[in-house]
Amino acid sequence: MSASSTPRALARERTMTRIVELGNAQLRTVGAAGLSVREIARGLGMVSSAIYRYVGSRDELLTLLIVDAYEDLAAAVEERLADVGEEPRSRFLALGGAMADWALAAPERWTLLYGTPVPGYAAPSEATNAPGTRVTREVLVIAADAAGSADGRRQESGSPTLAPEVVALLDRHLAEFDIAADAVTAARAVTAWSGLVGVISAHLFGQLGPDAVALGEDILRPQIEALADLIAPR
Amino acid sequence: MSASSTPRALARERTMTRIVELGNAQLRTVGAAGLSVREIARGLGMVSSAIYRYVGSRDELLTLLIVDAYEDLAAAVEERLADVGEEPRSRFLALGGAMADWALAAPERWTLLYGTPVPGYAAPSEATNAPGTRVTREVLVIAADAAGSADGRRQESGSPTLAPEVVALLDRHLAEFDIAADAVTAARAVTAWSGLVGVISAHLFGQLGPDAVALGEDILRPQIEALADLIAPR
DNA sequence: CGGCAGTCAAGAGCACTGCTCTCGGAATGT
DNA sequence: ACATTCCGAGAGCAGTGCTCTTGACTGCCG
Repeated sequence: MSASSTPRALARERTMTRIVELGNAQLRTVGAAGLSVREIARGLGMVSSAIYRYVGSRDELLTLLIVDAYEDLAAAVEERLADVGEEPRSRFLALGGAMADWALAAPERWTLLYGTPVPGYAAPSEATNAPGTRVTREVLVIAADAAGSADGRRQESGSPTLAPEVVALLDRHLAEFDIAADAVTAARAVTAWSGLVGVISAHLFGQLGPDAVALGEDILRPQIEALADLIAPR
Repeated sequence: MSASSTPRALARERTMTRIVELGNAQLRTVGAAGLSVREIARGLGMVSSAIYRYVGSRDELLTLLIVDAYEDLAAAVEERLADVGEEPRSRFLALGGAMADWALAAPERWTLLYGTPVPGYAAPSEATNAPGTRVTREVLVIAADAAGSADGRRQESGSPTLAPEVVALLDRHLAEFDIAADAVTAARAVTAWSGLVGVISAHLFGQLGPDAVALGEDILRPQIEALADLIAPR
């Protein structure tokens, strides 16, 4: 990528990763809205204005951390998926489990990705789209596999009627991801993915009550299994 | 509630509701993290310090707005449910539709409830629990109804095994809500509810891509139907 | 009716934020 | 060796949440 690597560029690279580290640490302690570029400058031992040589703005720092988190999450999921067989259902369970584990280990980073978008800030899609869709793509692949290997029983069981624009949108994304599947399958995959995010977020944000949080993933696993029924019934 | 209603208390009440109005307006324009008590003071035509006679702190303002939003949402859902019959599936669809409509109409308020918890702030559960669980309760009731009226086909189809502590927790909540249902049904209800929140949030936060947002509720409806399959298959 | 307590708004001020501008010194490429 | 580019420091602006003090106004009780 950056091949030149003059000492200056190297030093820059180092402080950039240092900034991401400090940012993640800050995320852990004060959360996204509490992010302070001044505080990061202090952590680097420089004065507040100097940090702007590196990040430019608070939003830019946010983007940095978001991309970093997306990539970390996607890597965790893909690593887990590499260790599991081809059976669609178990792949979905593995994916869901990996997401849940990652989220529980780094709640604030999860929050950064799937929580409230920081107000007044829109992640530049050109930077975040690619890493952000890696997991979604996996879900679509799994759903397509499951639909392909299934006898027709699910199709009959009740496909909701999709509006034509929705079909068009889903088909467009399928083509973009280079996945062969019908729109109904894709729609269920999207639901399974959104549901996964919802279930994990609800747990993480404590919306199921404080005692549910204590149970940890015991309460998450059966929910992930239920969502798996949407695309890959046992 | 407040029966005395001396002119002084009345004036106070009025400015309190005025504060909530201004807060919601501010939510609409700048979002939760952009909430400024000074700005509200300006809206009231008073100086920044005077507002603290009424709200005490930024967190207190937040709590005020959260409770207000919870109650508004629950009212909207219950109103919609009053117009629909007893059939569980259609009740779930109505509930989901009402939530989606409410969320689309007031995205920032939805965000306040189901988005990232504002960092450094934990909603005092004694104030938010009651209004916050009204919708959840409805979902549990619907699921219990559906399970009661179903022939056993769903039970066989695949109940995930629940950890004993999870069963205990669910039973406790069922008792608290005064609902007769088994833990497996309750678990599916929780999944349906979390999934609902996830699907709506994903759409609202634009995590399905910008073009999906444009489609509005056309893309939400089939997903809500898919989630309905979890507790009340057609 | 008079005075006293409670209530409220105002003003000044503290510590913090993001961000900009300018200025010197140091490393870099020619 | 020179010019350019880069980087850190410092000062400063406008905004934030929040506190403390001061002065005015209200309602109640003797």
